[in-house]
Amino acid sequence: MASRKKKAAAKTAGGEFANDAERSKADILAVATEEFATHGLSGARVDAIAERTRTSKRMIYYYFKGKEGLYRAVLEKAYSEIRSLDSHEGIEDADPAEAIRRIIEITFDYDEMHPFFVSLVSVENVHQGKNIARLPSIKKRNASVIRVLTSILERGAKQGVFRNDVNAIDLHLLISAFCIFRVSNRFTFGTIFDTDLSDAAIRNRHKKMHVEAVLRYLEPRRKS
Amino acid sequence: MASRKKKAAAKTAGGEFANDAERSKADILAVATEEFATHGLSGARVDAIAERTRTSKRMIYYYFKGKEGLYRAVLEKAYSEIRSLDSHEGIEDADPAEAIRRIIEITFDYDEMHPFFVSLVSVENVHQGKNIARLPSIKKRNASVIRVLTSILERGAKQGVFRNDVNAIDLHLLISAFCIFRVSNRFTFGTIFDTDLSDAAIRNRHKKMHVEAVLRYLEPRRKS
Amino acid sequence: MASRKKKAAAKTAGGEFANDAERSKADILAVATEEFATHGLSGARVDAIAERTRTSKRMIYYYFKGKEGLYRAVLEKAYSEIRSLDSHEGIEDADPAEAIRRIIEITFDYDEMHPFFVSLVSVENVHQGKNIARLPSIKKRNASVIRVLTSILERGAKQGVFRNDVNAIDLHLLISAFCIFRVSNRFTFGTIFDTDLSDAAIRNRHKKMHVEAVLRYLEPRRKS
Amino acid sequence: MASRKKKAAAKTAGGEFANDAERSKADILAVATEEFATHGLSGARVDAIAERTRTSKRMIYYYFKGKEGLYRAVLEKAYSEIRSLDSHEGIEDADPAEAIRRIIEITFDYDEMHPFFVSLVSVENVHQGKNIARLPSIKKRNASVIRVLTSILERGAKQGVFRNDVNAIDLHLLISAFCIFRVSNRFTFGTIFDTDLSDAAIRNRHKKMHVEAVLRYLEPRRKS
DNA sequence: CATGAATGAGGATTCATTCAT
DNA sequence: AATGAATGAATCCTCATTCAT
Repeated sequence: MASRKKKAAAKTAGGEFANDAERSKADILAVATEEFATHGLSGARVDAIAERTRTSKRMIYYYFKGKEGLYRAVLEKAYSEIRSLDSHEGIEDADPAEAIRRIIEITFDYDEMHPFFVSLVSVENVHQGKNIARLPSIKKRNASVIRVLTSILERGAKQGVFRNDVNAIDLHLLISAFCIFRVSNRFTFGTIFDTDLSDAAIRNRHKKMHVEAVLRYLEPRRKS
Repeated sequence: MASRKKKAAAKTAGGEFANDAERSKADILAVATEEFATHGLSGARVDAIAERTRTSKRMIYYYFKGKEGLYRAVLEKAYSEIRSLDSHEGIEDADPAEAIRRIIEITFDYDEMHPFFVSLVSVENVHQGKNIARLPSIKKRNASVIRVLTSILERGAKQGVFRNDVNAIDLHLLISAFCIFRVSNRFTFGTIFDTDLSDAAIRNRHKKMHVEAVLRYLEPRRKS
Repeated sequence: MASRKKKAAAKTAGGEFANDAERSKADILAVATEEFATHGLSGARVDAIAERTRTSKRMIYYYFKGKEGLYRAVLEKAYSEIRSLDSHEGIEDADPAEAIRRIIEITFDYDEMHPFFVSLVSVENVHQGKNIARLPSIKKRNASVIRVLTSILERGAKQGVFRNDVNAIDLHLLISAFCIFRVSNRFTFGTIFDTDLSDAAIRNRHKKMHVEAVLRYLEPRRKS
Repeated sequence: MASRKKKAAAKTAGGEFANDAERSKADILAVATEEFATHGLSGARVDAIAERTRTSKRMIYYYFKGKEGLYRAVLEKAYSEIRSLDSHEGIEDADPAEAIRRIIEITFDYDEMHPFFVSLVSVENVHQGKNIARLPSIKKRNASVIRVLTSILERGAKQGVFRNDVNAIDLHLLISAFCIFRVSNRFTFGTIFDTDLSDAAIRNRHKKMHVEAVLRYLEPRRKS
């Protein structure tokens, strides 16, 4: 009668944890995300992660095989949590320019609010993207952005409000680069130029600048 | 003539090394740059660096005190090697739009050709810019970009070819973000979107896109 | 009854070790005591200690954090093993002079039989007692000697067999100094004066001399 | 004409340095004495000694062959500086008890004022006196104390003021032990018993106690 | 006599991982 | 599914000493 407590606490209802195992895994992943994001892959310490977890170090090995496995799981989870644009209904139906504006703002805000995710992407790039290459699930997920952008670009071009020589992937790059860079490089940029990129006024000014630059870029080519 | 002080004689006119101390230091720094760029701060191995060097591991400690000291020296050197825009004479005198175009292209090409520098900046950001904060020399060096941009922006506004509400630091961010991101995140971006950002055709297309986006952004605000 | 907590079960009644952890720690401490006593703090080699142990070098760090931690543990254990005078029952009840004689002899014999402890104290003093200052447990333990001496001195004074102007701490110093010095400085003294302080005859002669000096010192002041 | 300065500064007059070499050696020895006394033999750093010296590290090797050679030189110098009792004229002629009192006080004061010497002796004993054994000069020097004590003891016994069963070396031990211990163990003793042995009042009380204990010990044996 | 650069050998410490229970 | 003890293999770092000039 005493050894029933844990199991009894399992939940299945609202998308919560189906059982304790899932809860433990999620706990470990949350801590590990922060650890890898702030110390890098080699800099993260398995001991440090275990200590801040409700479970033990042994569990990390049990669930994730090892440090690398944990890192990959963290990476996968981070990418999987990006709210797909699909979920922002109505974007595709909106006026093309407005749709692009909303996509930029969603991207900008998401990166701003998920610095650990942004850091993790930096970490993975320092390691030449070797781990992400082993996670096929990630590719699929990102296909949707391209699909949405392609459709908007086509509609805009047809309506004559967008130029017709823009590639969706290039556009995504143009959008992402600024949004991610502002977060990923906030420390060096902030230090060198004595500025605080997390300041709300600056953030809004930058968001507006970025939207304007992208939208102007998409305008049809003008004569002369 | 022949008995100059050692320090003064360390480098000959042509930038070559007259003595072994400077040569060894430079050798170590070159190898360490690559090591830190590709493995991160914790992932880099002092042994690995030493092995690829003409000198021994002991020398690394002799010259740089330790791994962190070496990392900071690498960081400092990487930043100090950025060819200052000052050296590209004529930029400030050129037509404002042309001047900006050239600055973007110089930046784009520089980052493209110095992936280790770009990686190093990522590494430093993963570590919250704590090391760069200890290198005051770096701040000064970057001030010149802002000075140049400010002067061009002012001239463009006066001539009526640029809008007059643009901040030089913001503009630098807009320019840098894309140039650096393309290099720093080439691995994850390339993997996810099945594209090779180092491909020459793609590179040129992106460069053109970026120049266009920035220049259009700088155009004076139009009615409606 | 059978399911006691581990820590509680660590030692059996007879002072033997029920589990390996305690056994390993004790093993390491024993070897380290000798190493620190004969080579000093800096001269002691962690490797050397590990080699003479049933466990590995890694375990030293596991249990004691590092060389300094081990040294402090050694110091603490060494001081904690001094057989408290409390355990020599009957001393306080004995005739004052006899009580003092017994205390001197116990001290003399203890130091004589624990040269590593004596050396350790020397080592700690060379390091300005910085480590012992961090071990509050040690102070308490030594308070009992002073308590016992105080009580004997008072009784002796009341009975008129001792002078009444002697401070217990001073007396303890007078007693200890000789006992410890004979052991701690046996090498230089032995070399310089061509004598072997460990020789039984000499030892007994010295013990007798010391007892006599102290007891005579304690005699009431005589006229003229 | 420029390289003459140093040599010109050599002195021969008042027992000072005959030349620069002697000056350098003395400089090194002074620094090394402190370093070895406060850090022990292994804990002392050749670099640290060199840094605090007017000369360079290379000179230490030039003059003393190495760290061990320097340590031995320090040891030898420390012992050689003990002002021989011979120099305190009149002691041997004085009343025996008074002579002993003066010898105790001279010893007590000397140790009190030379804590580095006392520390060095501790260091040497931690190392089993292996180095002092190689310095024959030291033995001779200390023979004089024994000679003086022997003569005083004999005179005292003949006069009937001293017992006649006391060995000079034993007496020297009895005297030295207290004087040296008070200094060598001042850190641990001070910490454990919350007392400051360098306090002037305490120092005088201890000196008086010690003199009294020794003199009473020397008194002729009394009947019953 | 004097100096800064150089270094082999060794020493302390840390890490991811596994084992016994 | 869970835990604390244990560990081999690196990894960073330091030291006394020597060499070239």
